[in-house]
Amino acid sequence: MSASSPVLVWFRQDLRIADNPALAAAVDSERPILAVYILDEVSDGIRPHGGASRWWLHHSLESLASDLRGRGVSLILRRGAAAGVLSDLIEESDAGAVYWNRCYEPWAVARDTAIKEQLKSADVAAESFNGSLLLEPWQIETQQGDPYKVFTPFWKQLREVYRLPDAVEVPDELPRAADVASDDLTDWDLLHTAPDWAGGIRETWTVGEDAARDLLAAFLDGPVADYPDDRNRPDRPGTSRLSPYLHWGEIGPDQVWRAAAPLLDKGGATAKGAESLLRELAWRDFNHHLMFHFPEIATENWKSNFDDFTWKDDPGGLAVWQKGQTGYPFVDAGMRELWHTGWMHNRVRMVVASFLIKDLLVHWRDGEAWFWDTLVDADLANNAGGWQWVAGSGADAAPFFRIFNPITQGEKFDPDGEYVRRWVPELAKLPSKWIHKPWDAPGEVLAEADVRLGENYPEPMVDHKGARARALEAYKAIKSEES
DNA sequence: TGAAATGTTGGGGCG
DNA sequence: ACGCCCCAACATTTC
Repeated sequence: MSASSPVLVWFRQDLRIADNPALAAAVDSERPILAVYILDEVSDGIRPHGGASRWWLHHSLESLASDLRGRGVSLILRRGAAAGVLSDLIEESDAGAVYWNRCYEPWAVARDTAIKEQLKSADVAAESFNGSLLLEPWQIETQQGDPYKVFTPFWKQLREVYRLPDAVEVPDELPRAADVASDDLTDWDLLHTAPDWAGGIRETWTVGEDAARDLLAAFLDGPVADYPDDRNRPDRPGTSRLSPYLHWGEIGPDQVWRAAAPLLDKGGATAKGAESLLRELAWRDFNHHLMFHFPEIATENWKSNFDDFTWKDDPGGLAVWQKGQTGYPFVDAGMRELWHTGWMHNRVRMVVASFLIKDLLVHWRDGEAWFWDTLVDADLANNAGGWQWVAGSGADAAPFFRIFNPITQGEKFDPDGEYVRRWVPELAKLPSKWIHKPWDAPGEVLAEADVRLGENYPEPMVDHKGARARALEAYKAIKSEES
């Protein structure tokens, strides 16, 4: 290739300019830069984005394109199988190199490996980088040389091995390559299928790397000190809410670590909070570590004895759960928060997942699919990891018999019922004492609060006590074949 | 990163 | 003063 042939920077789940290793390497190469995003919904094994993800992606691409434009570079949009699109782009632009940051979905690994081969045999330099994880999945292993299957030793080892890289600076002006044709973002129709697209999600989120940085700074400036407790409180703004930004790479985990690490030396609550945040960040790495080494974890029970579990085929029950009409206020609040905002507090994710799997005996895969469609932070490794954790079928998972009680979880983590009142307004006037179990409230209390069970708020769709017993009974059948 | 059932202990009422 | 029972509070076991 000639010295002036451009470098193609292939953006994927790294939709940021700051601290982006692939982009930084392109800058270092001193060649003109061609930035591209490919909407690939057709490569082998790929799972298309859900509705909420498409909404986020649309705005994230707008934001990235605008940031790049400010530095003199256009973001080229193309659609189709990545391998073919890349060869077209190389042909059209005479690019001599393609740089990208790695993804870890099984289909992405397979596709990108093949693409790397293809590029090399066409004499195009192909380089991939780590822009999404603290450590690559192959960078640490147990003393036996195996992948980690338990979080705590993984976390310990990560802290031993991880060295925070220096931040990479990106110049205000990037060397621009001659433009090639780009799709029009609006033609991709990404906004059409998003849940509640007209309102809630838009009001809840500001997409883009500037917003991510602001959110992180604001979180570390105060709330982090209360994080160890408040991260369990859906009624409080106690979490970082960084999950969608991390998934799309609008912020990278190194950037979070870089900002939080200085707090570790401060001692007291702030240090404890920062420690807790970084531990959660490491769960993200752990889930990707698992998915890289056991790609089937995204769709199959990691513990194979769960293959014989007698799940119920219950589309009606699933739909009631999806709509947040189970009659359990804490569960319904979570499901409605999800539908309205594209996000759900993690404590509540565990409770609603436990309810679907154990109270309704519906396969975790159905819940995973709903989250995939409705979460703006939908991430294959984290989503499947979370669901398998709750189901008890995953690596280092909660045991099956750990069944959440939706009433006591609500009383513990939403003691004043504020979270329920926000998302289940038909119960807003109930006193806190009854808000997590309206069916136990005296008739006059319900009347006073305008709650008519079975009319304007459902009766519980199952009796939790009985459902719990039923789940434990169903588990007995596969317990003996525990692997 | 549970919850429920079962077991233990110790104070107080009471004959 | 003693034994007995009750039951809350806490601990342990089980699912």
